[in-house]
Amino acid sequence: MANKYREYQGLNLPAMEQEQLAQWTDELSFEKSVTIRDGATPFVFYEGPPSANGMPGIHHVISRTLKDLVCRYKTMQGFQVKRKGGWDTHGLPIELGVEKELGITKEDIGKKITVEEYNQKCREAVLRYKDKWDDITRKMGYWVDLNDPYITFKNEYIETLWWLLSELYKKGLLYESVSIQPYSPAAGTGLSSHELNQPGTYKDVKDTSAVAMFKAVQNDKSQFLFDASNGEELFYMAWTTTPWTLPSNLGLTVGPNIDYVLVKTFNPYLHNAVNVVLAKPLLGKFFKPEGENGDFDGYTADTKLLPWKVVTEFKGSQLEGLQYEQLLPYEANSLTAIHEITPGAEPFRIMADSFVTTEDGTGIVHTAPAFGADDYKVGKKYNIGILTLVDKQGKFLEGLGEFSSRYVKNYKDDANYVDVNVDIAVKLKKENRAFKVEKYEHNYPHCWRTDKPILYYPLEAWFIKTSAIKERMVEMNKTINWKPKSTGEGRFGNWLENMVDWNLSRSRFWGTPLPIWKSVDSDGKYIDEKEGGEQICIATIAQLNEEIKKANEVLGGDVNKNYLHEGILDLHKPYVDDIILVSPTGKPMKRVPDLIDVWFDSGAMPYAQWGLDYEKLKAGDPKPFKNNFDGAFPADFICEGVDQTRGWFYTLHAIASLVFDSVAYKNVVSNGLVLDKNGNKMSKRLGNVVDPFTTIEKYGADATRWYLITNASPWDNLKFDIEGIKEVQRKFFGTLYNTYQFFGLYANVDGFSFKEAYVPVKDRPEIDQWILSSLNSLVKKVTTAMDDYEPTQAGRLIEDFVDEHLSNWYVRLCRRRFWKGEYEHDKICAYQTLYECLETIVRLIAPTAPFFSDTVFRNLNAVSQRFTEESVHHVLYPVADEAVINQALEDRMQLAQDASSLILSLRKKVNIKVRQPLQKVLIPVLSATMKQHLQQVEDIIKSEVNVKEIEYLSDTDGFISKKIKPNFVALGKKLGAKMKAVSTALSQFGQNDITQFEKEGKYSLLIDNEHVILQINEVDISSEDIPGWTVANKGSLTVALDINITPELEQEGNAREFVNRIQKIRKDNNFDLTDRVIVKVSGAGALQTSLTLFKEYICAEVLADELELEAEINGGTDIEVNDISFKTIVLKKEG
RNA sequence: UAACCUGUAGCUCAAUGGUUAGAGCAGGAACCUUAUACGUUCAAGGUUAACAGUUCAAAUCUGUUCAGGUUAACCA
Repeated sequence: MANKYREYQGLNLPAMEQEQLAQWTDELSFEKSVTIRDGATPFVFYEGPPSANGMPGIHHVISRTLKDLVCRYKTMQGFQVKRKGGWDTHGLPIELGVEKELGITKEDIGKKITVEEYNQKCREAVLRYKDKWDDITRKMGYWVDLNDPYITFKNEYIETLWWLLSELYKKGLLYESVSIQPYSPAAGTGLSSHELNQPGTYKDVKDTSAVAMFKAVQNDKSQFLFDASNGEELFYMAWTTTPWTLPSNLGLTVGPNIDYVLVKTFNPYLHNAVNVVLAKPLLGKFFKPEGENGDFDGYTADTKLLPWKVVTEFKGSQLEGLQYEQLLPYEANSLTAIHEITPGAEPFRIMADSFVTTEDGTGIVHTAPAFGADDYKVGKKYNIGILTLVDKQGKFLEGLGEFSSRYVKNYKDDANYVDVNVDIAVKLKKENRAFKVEKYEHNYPHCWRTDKPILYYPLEAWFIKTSAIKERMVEMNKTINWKPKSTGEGRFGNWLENMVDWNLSRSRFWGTPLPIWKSVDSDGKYIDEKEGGEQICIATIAQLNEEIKKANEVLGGDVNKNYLHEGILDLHKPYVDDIILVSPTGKPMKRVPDLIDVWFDSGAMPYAQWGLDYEKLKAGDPKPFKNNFDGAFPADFICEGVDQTRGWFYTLHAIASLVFDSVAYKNVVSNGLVLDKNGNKMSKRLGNVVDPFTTIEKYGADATRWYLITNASPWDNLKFDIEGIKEVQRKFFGTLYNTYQFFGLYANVDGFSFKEAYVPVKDRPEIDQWILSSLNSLVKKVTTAMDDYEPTQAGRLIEDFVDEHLSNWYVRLCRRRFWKGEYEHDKICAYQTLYECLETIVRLIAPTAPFFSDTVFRNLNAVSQRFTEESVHHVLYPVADEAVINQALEDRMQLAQDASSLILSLRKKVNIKVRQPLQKVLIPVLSATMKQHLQQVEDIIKSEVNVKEIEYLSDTDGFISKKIKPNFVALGKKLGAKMKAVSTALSQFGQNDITQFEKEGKYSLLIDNEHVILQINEVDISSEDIPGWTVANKGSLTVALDINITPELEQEGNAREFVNRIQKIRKDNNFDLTDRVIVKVSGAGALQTSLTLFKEYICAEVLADELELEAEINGGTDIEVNDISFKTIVLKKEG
């Protein structure tokens, strides 16, 4: 137990933090903060795993500060908050990093380097910067369990993923299907969206585009069109920039609400009369206004201006279901061929869907389901079948006449390549099937490796049928508390509404393998389920090992010979791919080549971080995870960047909903980005990345954390400016530190250790009651904000309190109480009050400023021993004492602060120093209550502004001029439209009108010949002027200052000036606070009267035993008081 | 292209639909201080991104546009 409060030479946050950090490590403070809550209600937190193959940045500090402060806060509220760390270790960035390091590309894998070696490299690379991450975690004060993190590449982790996948498989929610994906025929591989988003992949290119004419079939449904065309043949016009997709056309899509027209005109190439259908808003793209209702009879091949006329108009929905003749019929795309692929398909029909726009083209979309995701979707809905008449090399199949086997784009850099798209367009022209053919420049994606245009192509992929439980996911999302709300309702909510099945498949090497084995034929090709293929989804390592043995027994030979003894030791490629299993009917099975989306890894962390419990599994427990899982699902709280909305936030939600019909988290905070101070995104390229290590070393973690939290709401983007941290350091921590230093300085002198009995608040001076009332109000407000996950509000409230109330009002007004007088009642009250404020503040800020708060807490507690806990992070969060809150008192003090500030501003205006006492202040009072309130704080105002008396003016004195204005809130609802007239009427009120209104309590106005009765509480009356005086006002408070300086006042002022000079000398000579002195003065001249008159006062102030006026002194200091110069000597009395 | 977020003083942020749009910082001027860190006061700084609408009343609500950002990508 210390008997002195620790004092510092100056505020050095980084040094303080290092010391505190060492202490935490020694004492295992974090571990204790968890264990001391054993048996308490758990507050469940999930750590979103970062990837440790890159350096941590300042943007990681903000989300981790948020996580940390919530966890610390909840711990202080008595919850037990376990925090298991984790690492995300799979994924493309890791692969790309390794490839860069080794100078290889994906094609080299399996050639220059084995998959085994490659994956070994990845495994080594993933935790490359783990040390740096651990370091920043410690230095920023993020309390998370780093000793036992979950790691997504570990077998136990992957095994849990497998088990989850097998559950989905059992429920029929995991299925294989084609999906239309970006595909590079030149590279022979599918591309991920990430690869498609590499810079430079989208290029402006010129392609042959064609407006094709699809001939309408006449039947009952289309009769209305044929009626309009007088029975002539008519065509639906559709535009494409990829004519090679036309042979695969199976439908046309229109917008149901778009207006379409049937136009009579001529074919611009063949010059025969035609009737065409297109969207009305796009008429202008094809027809000139001058040609409307032009000369049809006189039209010849040489006529430049195409005559046209609208024959009829209708909605897109009227076209739905109409049929047309196939555009380019061949053997390969015959109805028979279509039915072979999709039995029962009904192609060549018009469909309606909202994706159609009238931005360009014709408003009728040529639909080839194989080559567009939208096409595929709408085609499936209408069951028009699917044709993939292009192979994986990018060339047409056989059976397409003159186009057979031709490349649809120049994928081989063939110098003699003839563009098949042009030939198709020419053919259409000749056959009266093209209305317009032209080169069209557009932005089209290219393969980043081969620079060749990609195409959208149907590829096999494994999906999770999230759409099956869409409604349930939407419903459960509504129970989640999102911060900010809009992310949950807007971004996430809309995402759920438009949810499509989750494409799990990834063609990679380093990741979680999909545990599905399919039977293969003698060539090693997978057998489709329709052709009697079998498949199995493995759930656990044990099951796999059993199946390995079984396959060996059934199939014999060398099958799985390397895995028979110890079973499988690593669940990654290439080992899993070695393994051959056996189907129920005795056929060999091979694993499908896919890895799964890394987002599944992290989305499964609530379960996989613990791993499977084999006993529970055997017992058939629906949640067979290790015991730590119990009570740790779902999470109470998670927090990550807003970029995780469709990432981790989604996958957590999806897996929990699918497998357990539960939410995965109850509260989620999504924080915004950290931008540089100019609002640009931080990137290595721009060199504007802020290194969190230097920032923390230089300014301290607490200042950084406090800045990040209080500067802007966490979900707003933050423009990071180091100046902001400096300001926080100076203003907030500086002020708090000074308050502590001030307290320590005097408490050490007086030996205050809180050993006296707690003085009941009601027995303390009013100013103590006031600061304690404010303190408790603060506790209440801060708790509300923290409970609402609004740390920014909480922080700002605390800042205001520390700065405005505690430091600049309470301490300033009370300074004397700490250094004057004996150690008795009033002084003890002051110490107890200030101590309580400091102690409460450090507990309030502990979640956000963990270092500084703990240091100060320990310094205080070392002397007082008020808490048995050794750290502020182990004590409970303050709870407001309602009995101490006195709103009226707080209001009064506000009045005193306002009045003082007004009076000081008047002093400034007339240039009279505060040290010069003045006689009187005039304050007009509008009611007895107002007068009473002011009287209660009169002494404070008087001493603060150095004025002898306050005179209250009531309206009976006839001194005040009053103003009246409507109380808009109260009157607005009552009056509505008459508001303006009433406002005008009130502004014209004279003093007599106001007096009458006040006397009667109501007033009748004639507005638009109607009587309107106003009540006195529906208007605001204020005094803004005292005729003949200089006044200042704020709200309803007005003050006037008597600026007459009488000789007496002047002498007192001189005395105070003199005291000030002596104090400065004391300070310059480094005298102790308690040193007694003797003061000698010579040549005081005109000041002599003052010094004699106020001798007692001066001596008391400067702790002088003697004040001697001498004719002549040797040496001494030259000083000046109000233009009078003289000499003085201040001597310390020894002993 | 869409969904979502943001736009207020030179900068960072406030302002339950209610009438002089406020703080802090920076820059200018002065004052105060036995906490030497600050603080107080004054002056200056605004078409609340733009336009339209709703309303007695709009920074706030509704549209449209512009700019910045995030995410996702279907361009026929």
